[in-house]
Order: sequence, then C-alpha cells, then structure tokens
Amino acid sequence: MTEPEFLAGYDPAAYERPALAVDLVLLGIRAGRLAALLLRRSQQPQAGLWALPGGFVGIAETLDAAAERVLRDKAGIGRARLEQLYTFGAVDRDPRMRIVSVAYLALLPEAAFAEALAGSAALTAATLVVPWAGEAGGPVSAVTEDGAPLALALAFDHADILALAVKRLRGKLDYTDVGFALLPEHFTLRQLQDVHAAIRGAPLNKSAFRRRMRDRGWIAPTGAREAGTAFRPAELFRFDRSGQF
Amino acid sequence: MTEPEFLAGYDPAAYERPALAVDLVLLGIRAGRLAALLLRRSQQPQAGLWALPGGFVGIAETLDAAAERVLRDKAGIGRARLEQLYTFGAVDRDPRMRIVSVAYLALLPEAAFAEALAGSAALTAATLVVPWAGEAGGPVSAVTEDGAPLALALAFDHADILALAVKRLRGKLDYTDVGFALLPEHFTLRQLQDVHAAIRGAPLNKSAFRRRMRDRGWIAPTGAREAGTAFRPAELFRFDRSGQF
DNA sequence: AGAATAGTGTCTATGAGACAGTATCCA
DNA sequence: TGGATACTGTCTCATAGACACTATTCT
Repeated sequence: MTEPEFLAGYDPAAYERPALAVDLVLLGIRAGRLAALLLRRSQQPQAGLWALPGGFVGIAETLDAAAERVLRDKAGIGRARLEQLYTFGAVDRDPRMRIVSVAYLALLPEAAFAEALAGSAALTAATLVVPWAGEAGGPVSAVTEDGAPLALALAFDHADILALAVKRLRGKLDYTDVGFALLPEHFTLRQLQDVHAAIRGAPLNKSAFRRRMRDRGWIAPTGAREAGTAFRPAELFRFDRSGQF
Repeated sequence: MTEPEFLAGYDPAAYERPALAVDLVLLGIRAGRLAALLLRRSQQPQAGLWALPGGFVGIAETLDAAAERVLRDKAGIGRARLEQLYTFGAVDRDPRMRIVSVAYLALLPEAAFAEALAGSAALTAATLVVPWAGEAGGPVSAVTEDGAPLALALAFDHADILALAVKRLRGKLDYTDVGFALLPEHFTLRQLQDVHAAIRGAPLNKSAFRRRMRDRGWIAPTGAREAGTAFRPAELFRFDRSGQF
C-alpha cells in the first residue's frame, strides 16, 4: 500500500480522543513582588474559583497560536513572549471530561501587567510567595496583594502549573534574559536586583550582582537618571541584547 | 446552574479535536558515543523511514502511562526513567491528520540499550553527532554507527525532537545525575568522563573532572577494579545518591 | 547637616582549566 | 624495561559573597 492509498482509507475518528487545551501562566512584578494574573471562572465547572486563562486548541491551530489567542481574548494582552512550559495529562484533572493541557509561560513587563489588570474586572493579581528552600526551590503559594491567602482556591490543577512556572523561571534566571522581560525598557540596577531577589526568594549581594550584570554585558547605560526620588536618583540602564548568554 | 447540572448537559464532542500521541527519545551510549534507538516504520505513512517509537494516548490513560506503554510494547524495554520533554503541535506534522505529540526522554544504561537493540530487528541505533558550538549547543545529526549519514531520513519532525532531547540533556548534565543514568552500576571515572564529553561534544579536563565528581559527593568507591584491561586497571565507582545536586 | 540611597573597592573562598608529574599495570 | 593508562599536585584565573567605604541627592 502506498502512502496516498493508505491516507485515503484512514479513519481519523477510530479512537476516542482527549480534548486538548492550553493554559497560560502570566507572570509580572507588582509592588516589587512576583505576581500572576488569574481569571475568575464565570462558568461551570468550578465557577467562581480563580484559574489560569485557558482555552481549547482548534483543529487547525498550532499550540503556540492557541496560546496567543487566549492571551489576546481572555487576558486582553496584545503580545508577549510565550514559552511552552509542560503538558499536564492527569486523567481526572477536569471534571467535564478528559482534557490534556499544554501550559505556557509569559513574562509581562510591569506596565503590561498593570494594564491587563485594569482592563478586565474578571482578572486579579495573585502575589506569589516564593520561599527560599535551597537551589531547587521550595513550594509556591498564591496570596492576595495584602498577604492573605486567596479567598478561593485555584481551579483544577492550576496551583501545580503555577508552581512549575516559578520553578522554571528560577532555573532560567541566571543564564537568560528573563529578569529583563519583567521590567520596563529603562530600569535601575536596584529594580533589576529586586526582580532577581523576588524570583530567587532570597536576597542578593549588591556589589556582586552589579558586577555580574556589567561583566556579562547584559546592561547598557542610557545616560538618563531616575526622576522623582526622595534621595539620590539611580542611573537608568537598558537591556543590552548583545551580551553573552 | 450548579456544577452537577452543568456536567450533565455538557457535550464533550462539540468540537473536533486533534489526536494526541507520545513519542520517545531513547538515548544511550554505544561505543563511547551518544546514540538513539530508532524504529523502522513498517506501516504507512512514511513506511520505511526511521522514527522515534510512539503511540496514541488512550482516553483513560495518563501521558506518562502512555509513554511507559510505548516503551514496553514498541521498544521492548521494561522500565526506564521517563521525563517529559516538549509537546510538538505543528498543524501539518503528520500527513494522516492533526496529531499533537508529547515527546518523552529516557536514558538507558549501556546494557539496556544493547539488549533492546538485540531484541528487535526493527530497531536501529543512530549515533548522534554532537558538535561543540558554544554553551548553547549546536545542531545534532544522526548517523549510522560507522559515521555515514542515515540512509533514510527521519520521519515526521522527529529530527527536531531528537535535537531538542540532546539540548535538554546537555543542559542538565552539570547539575543532575543524567551522566550516571547512561552507565552501568559500576563504572570507571574515565567512562563517566567520556559520557560527559560525548554529551557536551567537547573534551573535559581530567583532573578537574575527577575533582568535581569527588567534591560533589556524586561517586563512591566500590573497592573493586576494572578487569581485562591491557594496562593499569582503573578503580570502579558507583553513583552516590546522597551527594549534593 | 543629616538621612537615605547609589555606587565602588577590596579581601577572601571556591571552583575549574592547564599541565606536568608520579603510580601502577601488562607484555 | 618500556609502553600505556590511572591518578595526583599545583599554579593560575574567573566568579561571587561579605562588607566597609565613598558619592550624591533631597529635605
């Protein structure tokens, strides 16, 4: 049998299939802490609980395209660098039916995060508590902005997805540009250090941090300085894409 | 509407779904070089081409369980540590229909690799050429054991999957036990160094390598020595799981 | 002037590459 | 004894933590 003959006789509906979805972990910095954008579920199942923005993958739609569509339609964010995280396939993770979900991670600059939050009443920002527990990282829990636990639990297995996202982020912190992706175009070294500290869940040595950023060629001075500070204004830098990774 | 009411009225077949499969990258060491187990496709489509062992995910089967089933039934390997790699979702990656595939990576000890190879005529070992191209790693190509390019190309997007697997392996080499997973229970430091060099695609400094393995507490002496060597036999070590990661 | 933060200099510990040297085995 | 490999010692360099020090701005 040749390939065309085979394909003509092939029945794509022979076996029952799991449904396929994407879920988005949208991380940003809020008040100096790592935060995630969550959507309040308006429909059953698990209506009222907080969940990651997600949606089903179309039959002629790439996984990446589905993630972009959800980003646009459910989170109201035009563009962001999306990266595939992991695929969750527990049989009972959704009560409706068998749904396998491909999780994506996106890092939002502070302004984009705030804008998305302001643009939809269904969205909330959950501050992520990232305790330092060795290099491997500890558990991650989501709390409201004032530090109280979220009033409602996260839907489905979304707490697991969130925890994995932070773990991945932490792993990439030292050798990729993820720190810059969470900051505005111009930033101070202090802001950059705070972002790194927030993701690590542990403080960083100031001079060693500055030295490292300089030596790796990741930052370029803009010549400008911070404005409106109560004390000595810090120099503003921008991310130098020509640096070594 | 309550959740039970909602679920009762839910139609799981409302939308057309992609098919979901798993594909396995089975890596091992063969003649001191990194190698992958490939399966010759006996059926259409792309019959005759080399492919990663794979299969569809059952409707009540976890992704991990599907990967284990494929490992057992298609590669004839009883057990191995499987790790999810990435999910490939290009729309036209399979000519039959839309198939999204979750790729898994498994590392086989030398003996298990050879045993699987001997157990099935449809399996072949493709040596992987891993050129050194900076820390990020370069492209990976599959060749036969004598160094010639594979007579037949890899099916579907399986060359991409293979390349990603090697990249992931390289990334985890320095801070996980992947090097030991490819070796037998007892090994010499030279063997261990060769495995690391094969994955890195670049040679390693001998004394620095030995020092590192010692200092991290990853290896424990067995007291025994190599047998049957033409020259001074090397000390045999085993992996010390209590070491730091 | 004082407060508060920005930014620097230096000491030290650690880890790894380079490379030569010694030890041990077989033929 | 010689050849080949196992294994070690030491020098040097790069990176990062600790921590005190100076610099600059606003009130």
